[in-house]
Amino acid sequence: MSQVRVRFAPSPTGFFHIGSARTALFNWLYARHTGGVFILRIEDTDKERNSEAFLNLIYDSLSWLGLNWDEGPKIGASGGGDFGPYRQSERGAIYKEYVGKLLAAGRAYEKDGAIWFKLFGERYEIFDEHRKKTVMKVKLPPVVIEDQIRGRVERLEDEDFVIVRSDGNPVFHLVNVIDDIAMQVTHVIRGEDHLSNTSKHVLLYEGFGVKPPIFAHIPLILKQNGPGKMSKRDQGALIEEYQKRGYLPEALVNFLCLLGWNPGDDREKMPIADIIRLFDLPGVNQSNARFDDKKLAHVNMAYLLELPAEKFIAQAREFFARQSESPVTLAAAAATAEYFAEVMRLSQPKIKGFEELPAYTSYFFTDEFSVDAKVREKVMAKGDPKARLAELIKVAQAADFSSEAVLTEALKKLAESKGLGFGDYQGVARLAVTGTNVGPNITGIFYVLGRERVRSRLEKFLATV
RNA sequence: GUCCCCAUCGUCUAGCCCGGUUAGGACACCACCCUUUCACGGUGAGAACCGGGGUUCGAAUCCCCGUGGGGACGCCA
Repeated sequence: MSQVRVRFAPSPTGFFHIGSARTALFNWLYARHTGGVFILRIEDTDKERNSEAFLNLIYDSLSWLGLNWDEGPKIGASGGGDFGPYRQSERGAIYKEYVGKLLAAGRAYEKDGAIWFKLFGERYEIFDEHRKKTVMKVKLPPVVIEDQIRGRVERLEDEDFVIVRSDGNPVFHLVNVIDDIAMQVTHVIRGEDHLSNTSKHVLLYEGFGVKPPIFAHIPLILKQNGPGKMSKRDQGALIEEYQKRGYLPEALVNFLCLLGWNPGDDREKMPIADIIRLFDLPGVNQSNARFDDKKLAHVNMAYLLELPAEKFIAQAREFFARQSESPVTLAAAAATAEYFAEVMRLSQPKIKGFEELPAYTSYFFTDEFSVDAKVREKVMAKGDPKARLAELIKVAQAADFSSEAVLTEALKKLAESKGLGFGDYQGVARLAVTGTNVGPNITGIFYVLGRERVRSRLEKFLATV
């Protein structure tokens, strides 16, 4: 058995989006599953639309997702290989050589300054209603594609097609096939949108006298709302965005695996090693999948919950540092490591993603937090909040703030002494100290905030009622 | 318009290949429990085999036709 060689071949003509990421992921998984080679090849033959910024985005996004390539442009820990260069813009000589072979074999010819691939068969002219012109067709049996996911697919390819533009630049179909031959690619795993190109590619392989690789066309990701496939313009489409919003890459990868593939049992959240072990091409679905950000958020939370505290804190700190300046982010940046860690200790079990953090923790970092009017109305309408506040202030003055546990005891004792429950205090205390009705345990908040801030906030609030 | 692919809860899916299940799980939604708010967690509810024909004792499962969805029809990739 020869080694599996797969490639991911993006073109740097736009933002790196979630569909591309999943194609890369499935290629990478297959390489890792089989002990094969994962090649990154940059298809930058479109000089008009290429950009270096988009190219860097491809590198960044793949690296962030943990999809390291064995061969390809050398970036960081990935890259190298004996089949370079891995950017098509640097492979002109190779294409020329291959086109020469086609020309010499009579499989290509020049017309209108371009080079066309020649189909062998009986020729006839016909008027194409849709294109409103007469075209030259060739009588041929349909091309047969044995697809690992779709099964046997037949498609008729009956017109010569351009392989080198009149400006001398080779087109996608040509370079894609040449590179796959030259790089000895064994499996072509790509989106289903390429299925109808595949007949051209198979013909080109034949033209070069080479056996085509194994094809596997994976289903597309459809946009969450509205019709059609996910495109770069759609909400939630960009990998870069998830990175900025603080999603965990391993969560996004796990979620992406579940779009069109499953391990064969009910497991969903699973370590990448297990996914690598179980992933295989026949296990990939045939139908398109709709993107669901709620499920992604759920998976992200599951990963967040089991992230070691030190990592959570470190990543939260980075996340805050990346945010635009605001009273909260500035104060968070200025906070001591100990204080920041304490706030995160309370927050980690509660949030679905880092992006919730600034709003969720604002009152820890600034006294200028906003008070939710609706919550205020609700809390103030119940019982005797004024009296409760006065009692809380007394406790805040006298209580031992040295631990969360003793504070909990103190508040319980207070409630008991008045014949009330803990709940009669926590709501109003939370409102006064945080301005909201959501958050960590109230005594945890007291402890982290410290006596002075708790007392002053309680007093300040009491003065407004 | 032509060609190609696809079709199970709102969504992701198991089951299909090798016909016989109370059609299973997860997300979301709802209710209840836990509880110090909010989450988490637990329990439960509602929710699907696109339609029509075949084949068969029996069809989600096999076949055909519709319909619906998706993709491709560039000297873009």
